[in-house]
Amino acid sequence: MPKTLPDLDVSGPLVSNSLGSGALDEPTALQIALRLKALADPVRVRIVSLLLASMDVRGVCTCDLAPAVGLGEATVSHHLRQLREAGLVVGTREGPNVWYLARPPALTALCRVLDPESRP
Amino acid sequence: MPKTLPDLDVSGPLVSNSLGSGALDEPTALQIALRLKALADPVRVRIVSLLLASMDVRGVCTCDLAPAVGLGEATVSHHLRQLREAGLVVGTREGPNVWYLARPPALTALCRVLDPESRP
DNA sequence: TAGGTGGTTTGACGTACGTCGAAGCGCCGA
DNA sequence: TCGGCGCTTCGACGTACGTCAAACCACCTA
Repeated sequence: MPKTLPDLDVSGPLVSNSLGSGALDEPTALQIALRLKALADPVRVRIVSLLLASMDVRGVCTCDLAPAVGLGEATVSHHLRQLREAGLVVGTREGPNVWYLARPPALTALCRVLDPESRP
Repeated sequence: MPKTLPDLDVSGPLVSNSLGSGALDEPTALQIALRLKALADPVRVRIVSLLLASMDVRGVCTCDLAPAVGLGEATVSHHLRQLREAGLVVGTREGPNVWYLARPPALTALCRVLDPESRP
């Protein structure tokens, strides 16, 4: 019932049973919801999609992402931060650039929890 | 770049490739994001979890859900509306009560799109 | 027809969020 | 040491969101 969600570190691996295997307690639901929230924006969905689809193993930098989604670099940097803090993306500085890569295991873990068909 | 998201009907089945199979176009990303947003709240995660875990085939009514999540009926009704509009839940009126059921296929479809390991 | 119970809608309040421009920082090459 | 480029942070703006109380509606029973 906190209308202001506690700010928690959700960058680590998500540990939870599937949604279907018994009612979730509040903290666990929060863990899941915070990660979903990080992805619940069309721009961020596109960014992750772009990162996953990128052929470049280094990753993609902000300055390439910005025009790809049609937004300013400041805004894209903001979105990347959300994704990073949810563990869905990693950025590594190399010289003047920061290369971003998606973290498929984080996505997969989230799905494992969401999918009622997944049996642990 | 509309800061105000268009309100779209996302109650139908989600049709999209996996996030990993090529960069998503804007409308598709919006479709995905809207459904994620419907679930990106700790209370709604718990509600879906409760519905999935419920043994009762009829479903669960608002008046039972409200105390279970520690909120008023009005608020729970609001959350159920979001979930219903995203196709994640269905409610059927039976006499004075409305029985809510989760829709596992909707969750599974969302996962199929999210999971980079899922191959279409 | 009147009353009651379960649900939803409405209106209001405070907070969070997405966006931008501008300012600030990190790292490089003259 | 100085520009300059890439990226992030800051401040501000408008909008959306979660919550509640109160009003309203649907259905049942008497």
